[in-house]
Amino acid sequence: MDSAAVLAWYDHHARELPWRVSPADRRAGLRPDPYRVWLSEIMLQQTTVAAVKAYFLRFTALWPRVHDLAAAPLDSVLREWAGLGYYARARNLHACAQAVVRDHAGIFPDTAAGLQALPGIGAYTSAAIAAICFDERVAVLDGNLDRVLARYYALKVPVREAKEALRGALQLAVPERAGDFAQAMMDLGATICAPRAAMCLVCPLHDGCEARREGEPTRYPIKPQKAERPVRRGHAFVMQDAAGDVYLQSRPAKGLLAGMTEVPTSDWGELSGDPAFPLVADWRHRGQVVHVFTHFRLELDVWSAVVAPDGLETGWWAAPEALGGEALPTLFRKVLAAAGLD
DNA sequence: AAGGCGGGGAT
DNA sequence: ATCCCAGCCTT
Repeated sequence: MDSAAVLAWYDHHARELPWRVSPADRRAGLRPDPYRVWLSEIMLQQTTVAAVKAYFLRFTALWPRVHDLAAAPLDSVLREWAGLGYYARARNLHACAQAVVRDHAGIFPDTAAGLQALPGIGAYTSAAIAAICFDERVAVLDGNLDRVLARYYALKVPVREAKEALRGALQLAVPERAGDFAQAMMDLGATICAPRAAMCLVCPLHDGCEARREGEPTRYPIKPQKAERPVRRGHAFVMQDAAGDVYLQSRPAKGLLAGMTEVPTSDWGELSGDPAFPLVADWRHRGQVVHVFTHFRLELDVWSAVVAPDGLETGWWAAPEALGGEALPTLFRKVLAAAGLD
């Protein structure tokens, strides 16, 4: 693989991103801040650049250094993470910051192996940080690279079955500018070798690409069978007291939306059944909310009522104007919106 | 090795 | 409606 061609392309077409040091600045000796690179990489796990930008700017404004993030309450981190999804990342982010401060004097490890021992940092993220920050010559293999390499080699099996073979092939191509190469390959996958379109005419890997030679590059990567998404149904209960404050509670510490804020709901099952209201009140049906998770589709009927707050003691009451500061996942923001709030 | 785990942008 | 994103962790 012609890594020199990839780097030459990157020198002219690198995306400008808030956490990135441009190839020109990098050549001039400027080094990325491992804290900012780490934070961006965690946020970017299974998440698009467009979705991450605002969160990254907010986090770095609130917590400019790892020490600041480590000292923050977990609740604050979850609140700021709300809406970004995959909330285990936020818990691991906080735990990782504390581990770096506690066990590494606030300095991130400078090798992929050292980084991968930290919470929330796996094979991809450890390699990415080590390459980008320290130019460790390690293969950085993410979803973009899966696609680029599957096409380059016209891989006839799903990527998951050939992951280590791809890693080995990529490892042989990693040049001295390991960080720029990693970012170049990801930019290539994001802008040239995109999922539904391959702009082969302007691709620096044009010459060696087997899928291009075959003539139908978007045939790759070969996808495994997709499991169909089941539907779950239930009811959500939005309760306000006489002052208009809304009843909220915390979700369990493990599982879906762990530790995030919610309004009470029924169990979610194949059938919703009749609503079992938590209190006697004049309940009004406020419509239905549909929310799609990775592994199921959820349909919640939304009910609202003004209630006397007796017997509700596990949660708390929040003023409608204060809902923006709660750790509410998007699902429950939809529920509140259906009830005329948020 | 397989499945749980969010949400949104692009098509 | 479908795909898939700078994946990790648990079982």
